[in-house]
Amino acid sequence: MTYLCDMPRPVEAYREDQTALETVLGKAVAILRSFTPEDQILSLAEIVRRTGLPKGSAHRVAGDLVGHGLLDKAARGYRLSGGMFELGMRASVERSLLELAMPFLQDLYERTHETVHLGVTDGQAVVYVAKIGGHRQANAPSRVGGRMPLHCTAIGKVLLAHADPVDRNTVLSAPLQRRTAHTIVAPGLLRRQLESVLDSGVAFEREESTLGLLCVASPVMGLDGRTAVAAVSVTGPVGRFRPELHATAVRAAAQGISSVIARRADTRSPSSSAGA
Amino acid sequence: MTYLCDMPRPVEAYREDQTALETVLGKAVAILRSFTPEDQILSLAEIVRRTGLPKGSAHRVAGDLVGHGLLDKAARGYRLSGGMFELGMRASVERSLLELAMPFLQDLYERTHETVHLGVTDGQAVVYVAKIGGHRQANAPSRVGGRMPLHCTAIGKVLLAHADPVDRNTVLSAPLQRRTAHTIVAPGLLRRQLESVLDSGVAFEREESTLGLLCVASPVMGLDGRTAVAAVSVTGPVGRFRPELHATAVRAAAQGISSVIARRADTRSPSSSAGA
DNA sequence: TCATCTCATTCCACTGACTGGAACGTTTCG
DNA sequence: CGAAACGTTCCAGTCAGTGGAATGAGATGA
Repeated sequence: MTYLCDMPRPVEAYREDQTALETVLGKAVAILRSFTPEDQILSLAEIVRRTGLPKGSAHRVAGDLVGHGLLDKAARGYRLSGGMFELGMRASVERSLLELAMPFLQDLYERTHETVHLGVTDGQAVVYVAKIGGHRQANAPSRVGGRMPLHCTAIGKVLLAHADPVDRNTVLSAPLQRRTAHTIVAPGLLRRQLESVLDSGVAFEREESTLGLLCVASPVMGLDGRTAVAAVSVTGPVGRFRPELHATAVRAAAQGISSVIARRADTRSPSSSAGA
Repeated sequence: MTYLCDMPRPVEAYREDQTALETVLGKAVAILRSFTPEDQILSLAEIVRRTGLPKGSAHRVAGDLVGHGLLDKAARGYRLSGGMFELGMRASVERSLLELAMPFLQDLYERTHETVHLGVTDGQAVVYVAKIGGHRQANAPSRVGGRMPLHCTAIGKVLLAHADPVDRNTVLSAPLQRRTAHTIVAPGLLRRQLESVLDSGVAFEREESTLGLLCVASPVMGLDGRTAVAAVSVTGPVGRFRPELHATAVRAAAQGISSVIARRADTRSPSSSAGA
């Protein structure tokens, strides 16, 4: 019930819905993936509902996962464990990106005192790698590890503008989901915006994903200097917040991160995009 | 070769070394766990060496993990994928703790401009959940998702002081590993320190885990007000950094987080400690 | 240039780990 | 107090998974 949210279900991105529910591993991954960023605890019944696994199997595999320390057994069900968190933090790309970027994000926050995001592309969505903000930031629905569509967020537009043309066209030719009255759903308009992003080095978003929120973003370039490996953004509420005024600061932060990446050429930026 | 570090290998904590390498799931988890925070890319041969799996099996399971999006196949081997990062970030306890704590950590950083940590206990080690700092913080060896022993870090001492007596005694009765010349290896001395931590609400560390580093930490209390669910710390270099001067700020940040936790009593803080 | 490593990948016949439906307790709720 | 939903246990069949061996692909060195 409560997991119905308007963000794209991650499950859809991976096409393993039915692909491999017949192997142990497939079942295990399906169970792990049945947790959304909104969930704290999932009952066995809920897991069964979401994954479509037979009750018996779900029970057994979930139990095994607990045994392996990837799931915790709570009073009313299961939840992703600290061990899972630990493993996730060892994902090399995200972790090293985060470590390199953190000081710059920090600076950016201090300069603006608005919510700062760092995001990367995965499939056809933004995945947030970091989010820092003060006490007054209850509004933004983004969560670290959460997803948002590419076409209606500043970070997404930046990444899309610098993406491989094939991937960009894939997004532009599919129907652009409307999220608010301000969401850009006309491919032509969006394409023109993306072109100007390449010139200016920043993208804006004005209540296109969430009412009341404005955003500026700028790309973090990879080693080749062509493709963006990530993007930095500053978000604030309609009213006091003027995104244009922060464009320079955001651009500076993003370029700072880019140059640090360039300086230590061990973090390979793979061009591997979403698998067919 | 390069993965030899003096931090406790997480593998030791879970006793699945040989326990269940015979099930698919066991193999999969073993492969995932064979990545340490230092590793970027692991070759198949290296995975085989660390896990002890037969080459054929390792190859097959690793391939399956790639298919399920938990591993990426890079040029020279495998690495933990962004999907893994995403999953890890959904671990409810760590994630909600992080979200609640972030604004306070932010404040603390702005006030001190020194490296700020947030850590929790897992087994008999500290696991870092957040680390924020500026450009001048290359020294601290800690990493988000990384581990450190309890007895030689400020965060560890705070958590130990507020831990279940049984767990505390387990640590105190085992030999305390020496990490520097300043590491406290005398159980009696450590126990006395822990007692004073309960009074003062802060713990100090002076080059006990890493030479040249000083640290203050304070506990984040759970709903019951007795046990600590996490701890906040500020770290700085010998010389300019005076930990005592930051004790108040650290305590304030930790208490701020504690009170937010208390205010929204949905985040259950389970008393479940490390399983036997 | 060729020999000799090491690593990655493919193959295949055997087998026991995994399967999932059904039956049994337990809790929740009207 | 029934009824419904949930969690747990059980078990015989079988197919997914197994791992040793052979082959291909690269790297190293003399």
